[in-house]
Amino acid sequence: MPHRSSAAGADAPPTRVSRGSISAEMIVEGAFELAGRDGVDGLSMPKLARHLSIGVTSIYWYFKSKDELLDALTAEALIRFYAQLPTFEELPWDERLREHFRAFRRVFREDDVLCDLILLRSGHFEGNSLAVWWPRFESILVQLQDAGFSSRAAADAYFVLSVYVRGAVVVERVMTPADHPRPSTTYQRTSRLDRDAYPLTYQAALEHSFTGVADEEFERGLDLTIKGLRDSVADQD
Amino acid sequence: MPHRSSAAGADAPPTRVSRGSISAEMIVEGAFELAGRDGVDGLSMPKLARHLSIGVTSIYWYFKSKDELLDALTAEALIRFYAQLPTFEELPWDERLREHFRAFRRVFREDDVLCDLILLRSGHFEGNSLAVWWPRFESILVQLQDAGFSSRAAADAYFVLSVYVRGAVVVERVMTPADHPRPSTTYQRTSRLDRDAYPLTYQAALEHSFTGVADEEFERGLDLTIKGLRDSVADQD
DNA sequence: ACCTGAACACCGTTCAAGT
DNA sequence: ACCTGAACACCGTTCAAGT
Repeated sequence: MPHRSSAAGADAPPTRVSRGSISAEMIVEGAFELAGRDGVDGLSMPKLARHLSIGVTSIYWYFKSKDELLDALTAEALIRFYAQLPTFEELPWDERLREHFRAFRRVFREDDVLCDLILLRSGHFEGNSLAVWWPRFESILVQLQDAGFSSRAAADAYFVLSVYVRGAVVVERVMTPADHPRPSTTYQRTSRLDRDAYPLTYQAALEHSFTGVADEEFERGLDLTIKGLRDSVADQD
Repeated sequence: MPHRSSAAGADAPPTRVSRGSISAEMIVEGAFELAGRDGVDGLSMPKLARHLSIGVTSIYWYFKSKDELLDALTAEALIRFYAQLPTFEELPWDERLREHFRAFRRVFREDDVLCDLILLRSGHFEGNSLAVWWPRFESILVQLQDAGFSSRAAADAYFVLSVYVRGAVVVERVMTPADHPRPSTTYQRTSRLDRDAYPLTYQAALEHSFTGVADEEFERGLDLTIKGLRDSVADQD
């Protein structure tokens, strides 16, 4: 039976955190720690409060809702993402795009929290979050236009690759849940596949991952798209 | 004050649904109705039970968990998806791929429930779910190999486009939440963008959607990739 | 076999305080 | 101003029944 707060006696004064000892940054940091352990989906307000040894409701003084906290996490995730992404400024435009988007994929594959926050969470990016992206984008646009791309073609080039890579990352993330290892190979998928009715599909199942986003397939897709860009700029001359 | 179950008197005999009147199909159908109204995220077991006028726990006789129910919904979603997707068998391979993936995107854009279940939900597809996809895939592979693609190049061709289109759909779905209309145009994004520091980015913001997945951008990305495929098969001859 | 309510541990959020 | 527990409406799931 729980004792009432009005009960007499001074047993176990509930430890109360001192006045200025909580901050938005501290909550965000704790949330990243927790999300790293339990996943973004496993993040809850009570668990976060326990992790930080503060009252659950204290969080609500700094963030009006869980959604607003996740907005702050996403903004921070973008910063951490671009901090891990080299610039490749010394490379020619085609190699630079390849390395840029290779690294883009690698960072997201290595950090599910960044992936879930930036690529999978619904909702616009808040305010200035994308500002960390602008210098990268600008620098690549400059180089592409120097290489002969029109203003529109340069942005198009960036976006085709960006959408392709985001697709590859998301498909892999969604198709390979936590309990499975990374492979995403054919597994026993072929077992139920009717070999006689679908011989080419059967053959493809032996050679491919069936998702199109294993390393070699990703590389070939990247190659094909960049080659297309190379040809398109050559045509224009 | 709630009355105890042991209270005397036969007031309001709790209507109990008759013996064989529930089925897995009926639950799945009700779940689609509810998800259509409240979104996949808004689907809950109590709400579903209320919608079907049955007890919450009755659902658990047909599906061991909510996750298992969602697996069944996803399998059904794949069937409904391919039922809406024309085959385009009469077209030459390049036009067929374009129309196939245009329709692919259109169907997902028109039905958020299918999009959320098939493209965004984590976890492998269960058992034979992908069987509805095999004949489409097989038929396209046949045509591509007839057109001169190798076994691997044919599957690669399908997968690059597939990953690109899934990327485009997911990015749009994730960037444009329910309360916003469809546009995904520049909005006031440019307002905070420093025009002097990032002139090309500023220019791109005026011309592009900033996500790379608006209609015209998607079409140009599709064109570029298909042109790359056309060239790659021409090179091989 | 099929269907059910009560109960449990959890969640996000609000409120009315305490300091 | 900052921090808090109690309380509320909700959720997924289990259990011990009823028919």
